[in-house]
Amino acid sequence: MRKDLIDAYLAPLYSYFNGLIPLSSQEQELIAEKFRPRLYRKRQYIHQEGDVCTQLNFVIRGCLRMYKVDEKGNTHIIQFGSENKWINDLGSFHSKRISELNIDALEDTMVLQVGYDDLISMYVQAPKFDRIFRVLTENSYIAVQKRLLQNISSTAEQRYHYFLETYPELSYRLPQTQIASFLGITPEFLSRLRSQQSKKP
Amino acid sequence: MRKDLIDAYLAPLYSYFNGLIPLSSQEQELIAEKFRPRLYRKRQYIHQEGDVCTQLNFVIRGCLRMYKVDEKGNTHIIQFGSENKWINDLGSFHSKRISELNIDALEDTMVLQVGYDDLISMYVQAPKFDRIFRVLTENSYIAVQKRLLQNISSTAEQRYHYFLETYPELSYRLPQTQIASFLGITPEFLSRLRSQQSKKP
DNA sequence: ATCTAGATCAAGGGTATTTCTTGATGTAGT
DNA sequence: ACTACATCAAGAAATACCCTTGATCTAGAT
Repeated sequence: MRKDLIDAYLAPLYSYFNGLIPLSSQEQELIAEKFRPRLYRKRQYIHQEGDVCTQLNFVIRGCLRMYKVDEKGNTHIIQFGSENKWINDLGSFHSKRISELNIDALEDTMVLQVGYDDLISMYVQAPKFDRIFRVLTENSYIAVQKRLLQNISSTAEQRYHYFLETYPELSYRLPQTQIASFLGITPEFLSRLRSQQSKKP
Repeated sequence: MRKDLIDAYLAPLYSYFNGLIPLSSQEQELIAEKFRPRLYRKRQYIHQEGDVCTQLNFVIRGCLRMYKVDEKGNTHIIQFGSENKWINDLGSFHSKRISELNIDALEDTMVLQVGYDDLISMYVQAPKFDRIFRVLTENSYIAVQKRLLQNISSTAEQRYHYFLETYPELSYRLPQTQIASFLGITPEFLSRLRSQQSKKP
């Protein structure tokens, strides 16, 4: 891939990091060295259950989903990852254990990826990344906890409204099937929620 | 995957090899041990430029294409791989260098794959495979040379006719866009060739 | 100069695939 | 028995993909 193209893909990651903690130019270079852009096509797996998750993914454009398939074959979406979002199976990544989650692409999606060893060497070469990734993980943790809380304490309708407020953009961009799977309901039931919705606002 | 299913996938490869040089049952077992079936869905990458090609692909059913994307973003198809065909970036596979070619699926496609180390160990355990893969490579070489010759010496119309004769089955199975890209012309021009065609047979 | 082989751009139509909706019916918990 | 949801089936609607055609352009051969 051409160097200028790679730079174009890196720009969003630079500004993402700079938004957290300003980076020196050496640190930016380190990023350029360790992260690799990669295109995944709609439906393509980024990561499959049964494999160890060996890289972190930052989405440049497009949209991914992380999900688990249960014994009945139903898929439960844990998280979407669209522009400027991270989407990783941290459990598998850090424990180096086999993952039970899948990540695949809902649209053609460009991601930046770092492998485990490269990440470690970034920590060694520039400890600022320790702090950055600590913050990232904290944020992810908080988001997951919020979602947990919601799931155990709200009705499908409430969850749907929360989804609309939190991810307004995804709500018109993704198929309803995917949103239903994220909310933990059937597409049919979501369709009914929506039609009730439009009748009495 | 269930054992009987795997056997069903292996059968075409056995007969392919047997058609070249009869195999002993130990040799068949070796194949069963080293080759792995894998399903790719339409549009999925089997291999992407920028990666090292680490496995050889034998198509059981479906169709793949190997192509290069030029600086302008145009894709040039080098080869199709349908049932009982091999489709590999041998350059990258043997040199272990980064590949500039892509392989992706034009239809949902089942392939059998061997990794580099497994192939080597097949050569060691059963030297007959040296001969088999020598023959395979010779055949591929000859086919590529033929295609080269054609490309530098024929008009688009001649190439199209040759394509029709050589791959009659692909000609109605694949979209015209893909055939055009294989012939090195635009889909529009191919469309015109075809309509002239049907006017004066 | 102009003829040929082919490209590019824009628009229209067709068809297949995906997605959404609706009706009918079922079920577990309060 | 009422609420909040699931399941199954079947159409309808929306997209995406593919093909064709017309108009205009270009480079090389004659």
